[in-house]
Amino acid sequence: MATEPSVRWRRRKDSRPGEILEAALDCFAERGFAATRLEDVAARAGVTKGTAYLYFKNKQELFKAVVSRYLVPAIEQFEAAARAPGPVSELLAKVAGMFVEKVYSTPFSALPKLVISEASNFPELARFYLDEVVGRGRRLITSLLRRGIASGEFRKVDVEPTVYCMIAPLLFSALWKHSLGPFDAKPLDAPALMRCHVELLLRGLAPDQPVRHGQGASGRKVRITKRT
Amino acid sequence: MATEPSVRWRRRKDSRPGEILEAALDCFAERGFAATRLEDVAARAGVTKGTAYLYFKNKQELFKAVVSRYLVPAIEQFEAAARAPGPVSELLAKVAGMFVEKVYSTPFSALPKLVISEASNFPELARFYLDEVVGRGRRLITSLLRRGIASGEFRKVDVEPTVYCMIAPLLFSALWKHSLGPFDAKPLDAPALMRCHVELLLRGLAPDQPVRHGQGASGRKVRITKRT
Amino acid sequence: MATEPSVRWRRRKDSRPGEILEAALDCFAERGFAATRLEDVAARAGVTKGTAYLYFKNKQELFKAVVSRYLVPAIEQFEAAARAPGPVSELLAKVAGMFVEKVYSTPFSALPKLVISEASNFPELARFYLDEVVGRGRRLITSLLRRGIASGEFRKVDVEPTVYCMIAPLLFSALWKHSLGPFDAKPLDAPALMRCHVELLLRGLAPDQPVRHGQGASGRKVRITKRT
Amino acid sequence: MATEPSVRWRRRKDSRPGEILEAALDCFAERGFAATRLEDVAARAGVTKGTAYLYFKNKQELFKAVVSRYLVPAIEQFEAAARAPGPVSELLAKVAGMFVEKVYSTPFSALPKLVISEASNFPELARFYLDEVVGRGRRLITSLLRRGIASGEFRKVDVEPTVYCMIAPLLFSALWKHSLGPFDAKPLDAPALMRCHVELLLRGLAPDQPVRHGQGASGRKVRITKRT
DNA sequence: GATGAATGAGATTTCATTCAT
DNA sequence: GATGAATGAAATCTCATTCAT
Repeated sequence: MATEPSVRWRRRKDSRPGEILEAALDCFAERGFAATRLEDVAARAGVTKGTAYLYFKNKQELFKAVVSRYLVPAIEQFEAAARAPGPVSELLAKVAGMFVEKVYSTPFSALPKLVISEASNFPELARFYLDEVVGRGRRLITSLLRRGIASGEFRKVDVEPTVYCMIAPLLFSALWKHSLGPFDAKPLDAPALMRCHVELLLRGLAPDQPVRHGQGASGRKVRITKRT
Repeated sequence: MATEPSVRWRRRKDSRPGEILEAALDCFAERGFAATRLEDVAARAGVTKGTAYLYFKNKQELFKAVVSRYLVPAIEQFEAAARAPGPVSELLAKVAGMFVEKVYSTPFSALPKLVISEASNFPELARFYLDEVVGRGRRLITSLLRRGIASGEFRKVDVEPTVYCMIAPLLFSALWKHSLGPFDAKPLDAPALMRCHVELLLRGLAPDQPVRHGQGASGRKVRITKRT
Repeated sequence: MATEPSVRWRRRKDSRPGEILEAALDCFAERGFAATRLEDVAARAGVTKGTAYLYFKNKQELFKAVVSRYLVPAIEQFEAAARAPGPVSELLAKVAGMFVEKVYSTPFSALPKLVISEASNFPELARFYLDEVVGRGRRLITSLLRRGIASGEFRKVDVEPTVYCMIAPLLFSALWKHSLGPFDAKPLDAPALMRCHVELLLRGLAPDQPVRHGQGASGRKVRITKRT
Repeated sequence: MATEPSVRWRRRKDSRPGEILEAALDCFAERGFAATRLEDVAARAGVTKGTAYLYFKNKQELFKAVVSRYLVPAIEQFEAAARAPGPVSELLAKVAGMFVEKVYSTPFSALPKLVISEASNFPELARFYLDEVVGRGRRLITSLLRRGIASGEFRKVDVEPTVYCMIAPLLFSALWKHSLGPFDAKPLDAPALMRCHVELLLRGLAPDQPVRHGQGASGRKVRITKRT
């Protein structure tokens, strides 16, 4: 009878939380947590304010839901990719490429800015992000780096700071996109940035003495190799 | 003498704006623009709400004053340092060291986070920062890089993305300090990060095939290798 | 039936703006624009501060809404009345009577004081009032006066200043009611004032030489005297 | 020596209160009581905020001082003028002329608007004005009217409302000047208004039937006279 | 007397959150 | 489940008033 929810309506209902999360991601990304009005989120999701409260206890919970909803799947993809066998140098290029494709080019790219902006206001969120994203991301890169060192692809470096050097340009691209990038005359070419970064990195990590007679602190070794 | 207008008062008046700016920098850094209450800033500066309004028209103006007050002098120091003669590779190390000392270790390190967080809410600020800081910073690094390439210290690289790769770890350190850093178990060792970054960079930028007898900083030696 | 959206609520929503406008008219009339607190208006309308903002963007808009809401209908009534046929002298008496009944005796009588008080602070409002009320009112009286002159009821007078003389006592009564009247020992007898005014006016406007057979509505007594 | 107040300075000091009052009159007239900032008054008087407080306890007292300072002398002039002998009709014209010259054309013309606007917020002021200005003004006009009736210049009219009819156009001119007048396309011609008003009034007050055998309530004397 | 820096009460305005329907 | 009218806490900002100099 009349009260029986139609199929279409049911599907709607099931997808509501996702629609709201998506709208919230966009809004938070554009204006930050505080400057985002719940009414805007609701409007963008095509519902009314009250409806958002049916699915999320309050604005903070919505914010946390946005972050956790989108980050974990993303990081998992990278973990899977990094588990692939083969030379680490190729994996690095692949991870950087994935980053452009799966993060930089998507709405998820807003998350780093969001988390950085609001970490001190949301300690709980900061800790969540630290554990679930940063921690896992660091472990991922760390293990790649170690693998490369162990295999002789890389020289022996101070792992911890190197990891940050490896991540920084990726992070930079995502932050730039959601802050000053839109105001800059020349758009950032993220793929070029990644290629450049990987190139610098591989050269920077290359073992000192790939040839027998090589010496000196800095790498001045013969390289026949060439990269594309 | 008699007409001298009350030293203590005048001093206060003269120093008030600076005191308020300093307090504001701290508050904005901690909580972001929106979450900072003017009353908090005032209290931290040791005055009352109303007093802040004697010196700054409103919260936005105060925010912009904070950013412009502290950024321009900072960037100027770097420009001066980069003008020094000598091998670029040494200058890079010096600049990175200066960054730790003059930015990372001071309250100014909060500015990048602030600007990134609020750029989309303050287009005017974004443009100011883009012109006065990013633009100048980019030019600075670009010229160093070109100098190094010209002198043969560095190989020929794609300048633009390389510049971002050079800046990213510095930016990262400042952002980390004011976002997740405080929540992380192990504190970031910024000097180590800088050393590692410079090392990676110099190796990454080193010309291919540095023939044996060439040495010295500049090195304009034969290069067999080639890059695409 | 079921879908009928809660009569009580909808009724409230529909009637809210009117209730708030009414309360605002009273408050503004009593204390003027600046001295009226939005909270007072809301309280008098039986709602809270926030609710007023659901219906009116801000205090100024509320003020303008009050003025425009009440004035236009009032002036229209007068225009309709003035269109009636017959001797102008009778119409004048009728208009004066209407003024007492429809303006002086109602809350609308506060509007002239309000507009006069705030005109210089609200140029937009001043212009609106000038166009929609004063202009139409002037035209209305002007046309009556011209009709009377054309028909021979009135002598030829300088129309423009005469119009102001005709309006002034009406305005006076409304202003008095909302300013000094309440403090005066003897209350103003508005109907008597109107009668007196109309009488003076008709006599003052009577043609100089009302020839014996003259008829016309007004003074029908012989007058030898004459004035320049 | 240096601390000895110079003559010029002493004169300054003596005239300060008057300068402040004058500035206050202008400011209050322009913006009303609430919207006038004490700082504006002080600035216009060429002093600083604090100085105003040396002469006036607070803003309300300043306001009251403005009103009382300027009104009493004004009304006294009119009283003196009305004491002159001769036909009342001529006195009326004279009083109207004086009004244009001594009130309408001066800053004092702002006072009626001010008092009307703020009467309900300043009961004390309202009472003062009622006693010192309105009461005396009414008595003045009343006595003129009575004199005219007694002398046979005027017919017997209902004195009280007639008095208001006599005052209304004068008041109107002053209010108009400080409210809508500045926004109106065509400026008000106050002298013409006064002439028109007096003319209407004298005709309106003229005794009926100045024929010899006068009868009825009204004027009972022959009038061949005519007025200029 | 004069100054003007400082204060803080109070008003406007916004918006997260609730809840009757 | 969904709505959106209503609330009221909290933030921004103004300005009359004070008072050390």
